[in-house]
Amino acid sequence: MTIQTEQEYLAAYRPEHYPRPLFSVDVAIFTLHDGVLKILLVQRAEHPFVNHWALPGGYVDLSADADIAATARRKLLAKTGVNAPLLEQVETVGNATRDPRGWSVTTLYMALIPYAPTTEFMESVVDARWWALDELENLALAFDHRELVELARARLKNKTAYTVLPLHVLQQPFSLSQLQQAFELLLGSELEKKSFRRRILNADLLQEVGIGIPAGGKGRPAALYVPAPGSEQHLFVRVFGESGVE
Amino acid sequence: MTIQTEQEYLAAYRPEHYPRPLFSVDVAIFTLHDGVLKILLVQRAEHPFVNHWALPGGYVDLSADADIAATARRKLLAKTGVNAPLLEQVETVGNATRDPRGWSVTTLYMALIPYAPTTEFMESVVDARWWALDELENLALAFDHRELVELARARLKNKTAYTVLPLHVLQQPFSLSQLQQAFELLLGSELEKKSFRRRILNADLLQEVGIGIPAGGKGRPAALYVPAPGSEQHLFVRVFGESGVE
DNA sequence: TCAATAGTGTCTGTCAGACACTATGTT
DNA sequence: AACATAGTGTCTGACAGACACTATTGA
Repeated sequence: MTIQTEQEYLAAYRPEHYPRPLFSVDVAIFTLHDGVLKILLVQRAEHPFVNHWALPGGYVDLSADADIAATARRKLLAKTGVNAPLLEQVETVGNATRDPRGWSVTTLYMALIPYAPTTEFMESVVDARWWALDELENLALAFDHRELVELARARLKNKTAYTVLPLHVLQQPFSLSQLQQAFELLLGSELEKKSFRRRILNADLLQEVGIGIPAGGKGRPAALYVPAPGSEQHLFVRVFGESGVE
Repeated sequence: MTIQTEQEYLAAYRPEHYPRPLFSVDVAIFTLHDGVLKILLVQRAEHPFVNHWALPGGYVDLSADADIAATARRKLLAKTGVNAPLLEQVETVGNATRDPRGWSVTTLYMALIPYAPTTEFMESVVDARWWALDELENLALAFDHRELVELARARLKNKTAYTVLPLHVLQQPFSLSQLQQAFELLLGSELEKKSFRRRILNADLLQEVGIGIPAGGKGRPAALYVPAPGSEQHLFVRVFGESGVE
């Protein structure tokens, strides 16, 4: 072969000549409901793993998706109707055995959404439903999705210890108690009330928007808050709970 | 089409029928030398971006690599001769524009190795060399590798604030001053001596193995250490330096 | 008045920052 | 002795944990 310019090389390039892995994007969508952490799974209609429950996900649409985050957003929108949630890349898993069709790579994203806005929409999506994480124990998930769920769950827990991730699972406005409950559920352990309030309030992350009793609540009305602009990327220099980040 | 079993489906499956992105693995290999942080780049021999400097990386060998970490390890071994270093997945970047050949995805790994053991080996690798990170400013890197380098650099910095990552760039045994210098170079800022020593020693991460003057050193001989078993995954509950983790 | 929830006062312990100090080697 | 580097003593401030306490609502 003679020396080529890059243009000549590209003109002659035939991607299909090179064997390469399957590539997909999967999304672990979490929410809080009835006091438990839930994840959205879809029931597969096709081989492989027909009828098994799986994370929403699929292949990149080469003509429609600008990047892999767009693929993840598209999958999320299709299943939940939610458009601009917290969406974050977790990890990429690729090996020869995870998909019976051959060498396969998936990039796992995790999304957090408040429960209610999606509920009505969800009714019509017959092949999708929320599962409490505990319910998954006896459920056979497709592919290696059980491990993917665990990866996302672990990330969620870790980041809850030093960020304000849990803000994203709440409907606004919310009380500090509701926020604390969200932290506790994502963290999987209880927090001391005073410490929690001190930490959040001192960090100047919230805007008070009034006082009220959140739907169905009892007792003294609480101050209600919305996140202050830019607060979502706040990082604490000290970690919540004893220790044990990833 | 009639209803199939999964076996029939798999037998009839032709992966090449589905358009999908290119997939590669790239590795940002860091070390410390002459008091600066360096990264290993290779000069491309082929299109696209011939002669440009790039991160070591390439395609998955579907028959030889068990998973994507194996691909990363293989690339690292080929360029440095180092076998079992710290190797950690950083992030996956995929979009329509990063590779002129089309939609392309790469999973970025980062590796840390001590300088010396690789030096002799490196002499013979004519297409690879260490670059101080500052030198990269005026260098045109292939693809989006400049951004990938920045991603890896940022991860390195963040994790240095709450782990003992810098252990992996030192030859053993090392003094606390050397360890502190490693932390400072990866962190990009200076640390207070007493705080540093207290933090490291109280965490019980090191085994003292004697006293000596590290090669070429002056002044009072220092206690020398090696990492205690399992110390590598230690996590501090409080972050180093003012704040500013990712 | 009681149950239920919101919110506070305050002590303690841990640990990073600052910085002045002492210790031990070489030339 | 002068230097260079290793290593310490000790005060301070930030902040999480613990826990008892007070406040405000509805039934």
